[in-house]
Amino acid sequence: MFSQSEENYIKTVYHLSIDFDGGISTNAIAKALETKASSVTDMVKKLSEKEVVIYKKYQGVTLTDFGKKVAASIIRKHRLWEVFLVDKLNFSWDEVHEVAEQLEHIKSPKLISELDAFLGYPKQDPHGDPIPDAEGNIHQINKKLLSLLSVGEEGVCVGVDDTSSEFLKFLDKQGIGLGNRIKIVEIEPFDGSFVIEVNEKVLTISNKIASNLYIQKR
Amino acid sequence: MFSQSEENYIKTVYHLSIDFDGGISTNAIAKALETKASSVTDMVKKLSEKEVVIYKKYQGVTLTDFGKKVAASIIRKHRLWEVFLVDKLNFSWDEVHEVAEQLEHIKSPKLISELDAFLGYPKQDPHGDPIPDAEGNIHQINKKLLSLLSVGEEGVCVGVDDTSSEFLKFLDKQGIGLGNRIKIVEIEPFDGSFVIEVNEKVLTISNKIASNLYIQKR
DNA sequence: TTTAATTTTTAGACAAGTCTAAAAATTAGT
DNA sequence: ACTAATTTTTAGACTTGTCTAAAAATTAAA
Ligand SMILES: [Mn+2]
Ligand SMILES: [Mn+2]
Ligand SMILES: [Mn+2]
Ligand SMILES: [Mn+2]
Repeated sequence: MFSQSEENYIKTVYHLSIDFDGGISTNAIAKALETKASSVTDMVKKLSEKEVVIYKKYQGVTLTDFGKKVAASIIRKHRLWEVFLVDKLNFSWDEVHEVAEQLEHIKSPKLISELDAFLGYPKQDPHGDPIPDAEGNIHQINKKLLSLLSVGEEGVCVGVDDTSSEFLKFLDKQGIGLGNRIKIVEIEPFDGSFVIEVNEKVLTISNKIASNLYIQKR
Repeated sequence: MFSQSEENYIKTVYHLSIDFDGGISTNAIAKALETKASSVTDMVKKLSEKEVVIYKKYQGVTLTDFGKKVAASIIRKHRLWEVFLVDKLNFSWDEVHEVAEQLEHIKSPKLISELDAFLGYPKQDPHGDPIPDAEGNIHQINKKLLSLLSVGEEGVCVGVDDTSSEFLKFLDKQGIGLGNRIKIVEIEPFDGSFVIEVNEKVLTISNKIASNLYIQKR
């Protein structure tokens, strides 16, 4: 149906569309895929032929409903494989992404439905991101960036925004992980850093760290 | 290191080398890969540059020691994935091959060593074929084609030569599977067909079937 | 051993995906 | 509103892997 390269473009447009509404620029796609804008223009024309995106010159691209379904199915595979790697093959959450980038392109409906069942129909991947269902529906859980909470508020860490290996390893080092209960002890007005309590310990994290942690209250 | 296409050529040369010694012809490779001999010539030149095969014009190709190691590692992945699909994901032995053809190209040493451990270090794949170890050594078990046995001989079915879906489904239908004890009751001289006893039942199979079943004696 | 058939290689073309450099369009600055 | 900076597209080229058609080499047949 779609080549590996086409799938990567579709997925990227989907991800970029989440925190920006309106057409996604060829430049933005190029930066995300570490390629050149001219290559993106070519590909985007092809995807528009295939009715995956809507594209008008100089206007950026948006996914069609069909395109969104395709994107969801690729992301579903990516996240199911990430769960497999962590739950069954002893990968840590900072090691799974690049392997999942390869595995997400394997074509076999049976493989994915059986994998889903084998994993016990997980709802989130190792980074707390929702796993689309077989129809492409994505159920976002209710969560807030830690950086938006006030002193005294508390909740459970349910996700990360940045999923880079560096950030995840940093969290491991600090002893912060999904499922941990976190309470805001103090917010430093000068640099916006947070003093939090997690796992019986009190520690200070920069505002940048706080803006990459998702908390679910109550 | 090697592209998907290069890996497919390497694997094919390896497989063709098993039942033929001497250089493998470009035509033979072309037929196996369902491509054209001219394409094979091009690829074989490239692989020879990369020291994977030895190639002299009109002489066919043979794998170097390095090439054999590469082939073994691809086959190792293919067969481990086949075990995974059957043992963990409810695939039947006739469904695994095409998915394994895709999975064998995933690049991640950790993935394969962990998968191997997760599966309990299997020695054979679902078709009875040996799984190369991490160093590329292949331990062939002692087996004989059923068609080479005589009346009265018996043993355990440990493998199949043809792994096509049609043949495997046929065996399922007849109730013949790996691990079954099979005894030669009679051999029909006219057409070489075999009357065998398997699972308390007596049945007749053609010589062609008998030449695709591997038996381990005692 | 000469000719005929077959196999293998070469030459040239094509599709997919990418790149660089230049042109065109848009956006920003004054 | 005009010019300058930036973004986006086009044009042309390159790589990988493939194909067809023709030439060359090998093998088989007479
Ligand atoms: Mn990921
Ligand atoms: Mn993830
Ligand atoms: Mn197979
Ligand atoms: Mn097999």
